[in-house]
Amino acid sequence: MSWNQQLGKKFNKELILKEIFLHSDISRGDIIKETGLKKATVANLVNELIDENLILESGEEASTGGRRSKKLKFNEKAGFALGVDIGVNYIYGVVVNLRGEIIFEDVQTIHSAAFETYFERIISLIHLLMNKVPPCPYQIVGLGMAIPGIIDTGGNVLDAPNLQWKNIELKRMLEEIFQFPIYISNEANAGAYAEFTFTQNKEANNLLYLSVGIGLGVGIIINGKIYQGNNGYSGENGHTILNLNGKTCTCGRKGCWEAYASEHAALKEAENLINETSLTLEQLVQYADENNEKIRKLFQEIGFYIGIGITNLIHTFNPEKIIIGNSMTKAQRYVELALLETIEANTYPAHFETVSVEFSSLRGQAIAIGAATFIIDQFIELSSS
Amino acid sequence: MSWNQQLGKKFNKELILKEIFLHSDISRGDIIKETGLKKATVANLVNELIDENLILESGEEASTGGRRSKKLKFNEKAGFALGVDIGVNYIYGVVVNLRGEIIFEDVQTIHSAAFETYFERIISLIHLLMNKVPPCPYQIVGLGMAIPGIIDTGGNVLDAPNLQWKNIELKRMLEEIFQFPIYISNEANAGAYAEFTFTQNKEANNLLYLSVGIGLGVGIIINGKIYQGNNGYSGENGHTILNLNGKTCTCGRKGCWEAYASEHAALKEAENLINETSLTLEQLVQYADENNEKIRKLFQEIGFYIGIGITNLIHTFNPEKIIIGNSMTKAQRYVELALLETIEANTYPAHFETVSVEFSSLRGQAIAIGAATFIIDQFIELSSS
DNA sequence: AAAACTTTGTTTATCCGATAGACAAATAGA
DNA sequence: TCTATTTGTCTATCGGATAAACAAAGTTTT
Repeated sequence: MSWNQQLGKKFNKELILKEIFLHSDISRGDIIKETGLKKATVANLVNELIDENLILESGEEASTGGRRSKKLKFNEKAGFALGVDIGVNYIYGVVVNLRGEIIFEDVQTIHSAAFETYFERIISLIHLLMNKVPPCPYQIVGLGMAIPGIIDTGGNVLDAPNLQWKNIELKRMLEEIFQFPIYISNEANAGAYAEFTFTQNKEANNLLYLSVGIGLGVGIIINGKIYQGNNGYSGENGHTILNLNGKTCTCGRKGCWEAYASEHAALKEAENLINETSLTLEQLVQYADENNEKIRKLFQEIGFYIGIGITNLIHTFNPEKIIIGNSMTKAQRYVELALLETIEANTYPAHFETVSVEFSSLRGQAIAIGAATFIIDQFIELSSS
Repeated sequence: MSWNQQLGKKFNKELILKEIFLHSDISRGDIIKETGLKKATVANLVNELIDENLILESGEEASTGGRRSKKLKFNEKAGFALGVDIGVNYIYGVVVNLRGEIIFEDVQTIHSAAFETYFERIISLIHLLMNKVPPCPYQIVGLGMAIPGIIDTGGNVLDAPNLQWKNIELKRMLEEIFQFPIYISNEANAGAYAEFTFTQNKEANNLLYLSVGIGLGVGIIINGKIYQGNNGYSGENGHTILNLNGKTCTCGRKGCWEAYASEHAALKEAENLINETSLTLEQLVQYADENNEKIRKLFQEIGFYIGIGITNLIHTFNPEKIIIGNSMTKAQRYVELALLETIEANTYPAHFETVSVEFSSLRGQAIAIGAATFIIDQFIELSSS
């Protein structure tokens, strides 16, 4: 609420740490230029960060006519975080260092099962991950878990329709078993945070991450922070209506975006088109690779609908960047062109020219990494105090 | 960027000033409880604020068993701000005190004219307002102006389609004439800021203001601050598509929200329904008052479409509060029921129960007051430094 | 009415952060 | 080797917050 000197110090220390995180091999002098802090302040705080093992001195820069500067590096091996991405038919877990780089990963397929079975499998995966953490000053700094559903601010899963989970106190249940901090997030928010933190050096402060998987959700980064709304239910854009009286959605209403632009929509439509059942998205992509015109046209349509929804997002948020992730990235080469053409045709030039729309480069790993990143951020805020 | 002691002091001083602004007749002790600051800090900063004429001591509270506490009041008469709301056929100007209360207002009708004519009339209105400012310590703290169009962060009007203004350096032009600070904002943003600041004691940190006038726009408050996107073009929700291949919008595309839910849409539809031309919204309301069933049904439909768009906003933002303002408030009693029923039918209970949807109580004055409020906020941040 | 207690607000001494400027260290070029 | 230059540290000082003593102004108890 109010301010005091300790908070100010913490703020500056974090500022310096972030600077070093983003620009490896930066010198103390560079930090002075970037932050506007004075010599002595930077020297003091840098030395404290070294004492805390959060950064390292790593060799010296070439001289520019005087004493050589020492290079500073973020010590990404000071601790490790666990990230788990719960999918409809898989559990994907990672161990990442403090820079979000994966040092171990494991994926387990799971077929529609009761929550109890799911939970047991999750716990055993976490134990597996814990055993892969190397010795280091801070050990396991925490666990982040991403769920395709609505999560409230207390870490409770209110509704995850595709998993058929309802009202589960997931955070509390995990905290009873594990000693480290735990953060439960929505799948799209985790993806958004990973993209924001680990690509393009955080240049875009207003970023949207479009998770197009079985369902469709949006992760919203505003002013460099995740926006979760009043109770954590924001970004449910899969259920915004863009075609009144259109196709019926799984939610029972008509014309939702998700009913037109999602893996679920693609599979359902494809089953009608080519008269096959229990298709997968991978199969559809393969059919398209084999020049199946019906499937190629289907992907173009999906691209069109994703594009229309994105124009709505652009008119709402005027974002710097929109990143498309989750399973639909597998069909990137068949949806991308239609998608971009649709956006260009439906936005003002002033809007279109200032936004970049890209597919995620982190691919399937984004969500687990993002989940872990929430915990890494919490750790960094706590430790540099 | 970085922090220092002066910034910290400024922050605390502003915190105290806001506390006094929001809770009149608060005592020093109450401020200590609310902010967590310590006795001496509050005493020092309060005395500085008194010296700067920003607050006043106003009598004493009854005793509760010891020395009586002195009541503190925000000195809303320390300075005055000018607010101007540019409409399609009117210019509305106000002089407000630092609390945003109108002490003088003037409205001038203007018929579709070239920008030069508009500009002259605006200048003469501003001179009229300036003459109504009473003598006070800080004089005129600035001018805020709201425009129904797209404004960039430099105060340039990029496009105001209903005024037919394009690429006008409005802020620069006004600064050449007047000496005080000037802030140009979008109409919906101004409305949002007025509602946020002057109603309900700023309890809702995530608030949307829906401006339903000739066109339709949204002002977005996130974490207590106005959100304007990357270049100031956010909230153009009038042109989000909610009915693919539906009605043609003034922007040339099909199915925009604005084509269904705006004064323009209502008038166009009414002309077909009752075979009259050059109708006004006031006339339609009167027809409805006279039990014209066709018009009443039309308003119900408008309410339905506003409601559908609001459900999309709720799924996107999960806001605490949505306030509907601008000219459509005149038809509140005919659109409200259909609107609320549509929202309830199309949202999850978890979403619906945590959002309040209301009509603006500031009515037509909100936009001008909000425009002035941006300037008042700037003044308060500058002065308490 | 005097004494004791309570509440409110001010003053004083101290603490802790940032910071200016002196100083030390390390290097290139003359 | 000497000088200029750059980098990094040390020291004295400044400006905030704050704890604790103090003063002021009331109520309650005796």
